[in-house]
Amino acid sequence: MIPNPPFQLGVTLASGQFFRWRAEGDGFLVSTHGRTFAVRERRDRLAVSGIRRSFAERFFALDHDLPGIRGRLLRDRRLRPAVEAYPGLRILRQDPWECLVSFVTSCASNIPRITRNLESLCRELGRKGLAMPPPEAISDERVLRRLGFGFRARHLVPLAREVERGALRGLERLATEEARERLCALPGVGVKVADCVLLFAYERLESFPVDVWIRRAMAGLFGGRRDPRTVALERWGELSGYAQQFLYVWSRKR
DNA sequence: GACCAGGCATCGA
DNA sequence: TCGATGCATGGT
Repeated sequence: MIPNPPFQLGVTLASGQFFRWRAEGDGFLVSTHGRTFAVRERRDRLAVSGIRRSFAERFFALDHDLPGIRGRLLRDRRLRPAVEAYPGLRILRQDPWECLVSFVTSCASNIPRITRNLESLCRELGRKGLAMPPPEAISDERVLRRLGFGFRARHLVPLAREVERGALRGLERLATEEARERLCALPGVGVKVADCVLLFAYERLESFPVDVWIRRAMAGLFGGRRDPRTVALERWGELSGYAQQFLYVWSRKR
C-alpha cells in the first residue's frame, strides 16, 4: 500500500504514453521493465501486488512534485483548463527500449492498434509471453508483418540491431539535445518518436512531442503560425513535457 | 466507403 | 529548407 500523493492511475495509464496495460477486475494489469503486476486504487491509496512498493513508486513517478508542477502551469491562462481537468496525471518512468519500440510502432497508428501490436509482440517473442522481448529477439521482419505491424516492421529489425550494438548505452548521461540527435539517427526514429522516448523514458520533462493532436491544440490556443515546440519551450520551459501531457489528454477528450 | 491515424524516409522544387 | 507522397492496415 502506497500513501497517495495526487495521482489518477486510470487517467495516467490511458494517457497515450504507455501501452502495456489492461483493465483487470477493479484495477489494472501492468507490464513494464520486465515485470508484470496488478495495481488498483483503494480509497486514497494505491495497492500493488507482484512487485516491491519502491518499484511502483518509481515507475509511477510519485516523487514528481505534481502539485508544484501544476501550480506553475496553471499560471498560464490558456493552458489552465487542460491542467485543471487532470489533478493526478503523471508522466511515467518507462524502460527506454520498451518505450522506443512502442513509439516506433505508434507511427501513423492509433492506440488500440498499438496496444494490440505490442501485446502480440510480447506474446510471440517475449519471456513468459508477457515481457517486452529484448533486442536480440527481434530479428525477423516477416514475423512482425504477420503480427500486424505493417510498414513499421521495416524499421524495427535494424533498430533492434543498433540497440544491440549499444545505441542506447550512456544516453542518460548526455545533454537532452545530444541524446535527441542520437535517437533521431536510429532507423524509424524522427523528432516525434525521439521526444516521446526522452520524455517518457529519460525523464527529460522539457521534451515536447508534437503529434496531430498537440498541433491542433496548440493552433487553437496560440494560433498555427509558429512552431508549437518553440512556443512550448518559451512558455513552459523545463515543464513543457507535462504541459504536453495535459494538452494531449484534454484535447482528445473533446 | 471515405478518411484518418501519437510519423518517417524520400524526393522534387 | 519545405511540402508532397508512399508506406500497410485498422479504427471510426
